[in-house]
Amino acid sequence: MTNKINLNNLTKSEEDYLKALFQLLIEDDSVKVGNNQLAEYLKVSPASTNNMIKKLKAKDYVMSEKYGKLDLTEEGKAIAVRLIRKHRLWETFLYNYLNFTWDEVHDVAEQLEHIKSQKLIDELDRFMDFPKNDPHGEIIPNGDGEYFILPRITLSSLSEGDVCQLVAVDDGSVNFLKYVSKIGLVLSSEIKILEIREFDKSIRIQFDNTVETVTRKFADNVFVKKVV
Amino acid sequence: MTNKINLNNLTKSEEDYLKALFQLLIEDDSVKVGNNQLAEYLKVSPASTNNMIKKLKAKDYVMSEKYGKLDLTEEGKAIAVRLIRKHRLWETFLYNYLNFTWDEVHDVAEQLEHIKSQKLIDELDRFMDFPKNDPHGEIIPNGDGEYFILPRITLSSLSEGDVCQLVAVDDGSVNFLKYVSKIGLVLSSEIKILEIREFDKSIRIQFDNTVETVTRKFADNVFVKKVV
DNA sequence: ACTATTAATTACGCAAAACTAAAAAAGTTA
DNA sequence: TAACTTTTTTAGTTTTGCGTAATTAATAGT
Repeated sequence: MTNKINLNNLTKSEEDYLKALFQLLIEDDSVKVGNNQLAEYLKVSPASTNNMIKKLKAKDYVMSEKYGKLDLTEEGKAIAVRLIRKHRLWETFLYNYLNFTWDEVHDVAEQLEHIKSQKLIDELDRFMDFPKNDPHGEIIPNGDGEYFILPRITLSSLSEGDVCQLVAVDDGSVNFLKYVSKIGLVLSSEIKILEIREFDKSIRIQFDNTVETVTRKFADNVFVKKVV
Repeated sequence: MTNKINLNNLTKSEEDYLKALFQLLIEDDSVKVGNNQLAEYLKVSPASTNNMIKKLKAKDYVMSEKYGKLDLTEEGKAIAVRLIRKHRLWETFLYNYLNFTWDEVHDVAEQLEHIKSQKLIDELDRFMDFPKNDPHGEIIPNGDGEYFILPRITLSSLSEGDVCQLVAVDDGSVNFLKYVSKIGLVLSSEIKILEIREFDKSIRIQFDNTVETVTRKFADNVFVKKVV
């Protein structure tokens, strides 16, 4: 039990890079992550990324061979997971206690996740009675740094007649989240696939007493579990 | 009503300087604040301070003539008061909801006060039902940026036989706060001055069922209102 | 296998915010 | 008033994180 993780002492920037790399790595296991993807994801130049990766390699949070693809060390992963935990706990707090809407929580949580205080996050977790999911349905990593990924099916992968329940939405776009709220979808909504139009892959769905037509792109960002 | 304050767009550093200058200016109206005092207060070099003051003057938050003393513009003051409001609201939250102790709240609030979100602070205020005082007894400025200063008397200014009630403590030192807690003093404690020892100005006080001897320096940091 | 393209890297420069050391102005005192 | 002290300011560096432009390595296409 030697590894007391090198708690903190990271700059905001270093944290951002580690978290981003983690997100890219888990997004699709099979696809390798290179300097350029990371740069594009963070909206900085490849040179900046290269620089930062060099630093993170020196600190043993990132592994990669010269001109090779990127990977995180165990410690790098642990830091990223702790950041995601903080982010999702703050989102939950903002949503459940401070009247923030689905689409407002992300930006503020992005700031709050960099606050350095172990006690703060432990107590926030306790205060909210150890929530399991954030407002978008994502699982909140526990204090031991365990990161669970549920195998996910998108609304777009279902067939006509299927019935499903909304378990999570991608939180990448504010406009998407606003749209989801606007039509009245919430977590746990039961959704029936009425029709899939071959022409443009748009989908007619029914939930509560509403019928809506959504695009394929929209349905790709909606995660569900099948009911029927 | 033209002045919609230039909300935010300040770096953490700029905010720190404005807040520090404000604190120094209100600490003692009569004493002028110079470059060196500000530098010492912030524990940076006079050159750094001079640099930053130059920048803040260009942005019209600070006024001063070359080789002259420092002052804040109305806008500079407004920003400082908003920071103090945020700081004290966060301290209150940490203390009342997250089991932080008196001496633990300051450092974390120091980070949290720089989070940029008007809604966050408004909602936090509402969530706590618009608290009037922070855990150290300090008045929390309201959303309109009004800053109230109560005329204060220190424990050290009283005479033998006086009875008073603790209204606030200086939150500048963690060790001091720990000490206050340790001997059992809390806000509203009723304190009786038993004896003032001329030799070293130390003071024997009684509160609850405790008798303690405290130094002059200690008593300077304890703010009270007289009861008898 | 040779060229074209893409990706990674290096070599600069810039801005913010800190520093040290030295110069200049202001204030104090004999 | 001259000399000394204190305070403010300037000058020159350092660190961190970003940028552009040019270079080098890896990958693909024919």
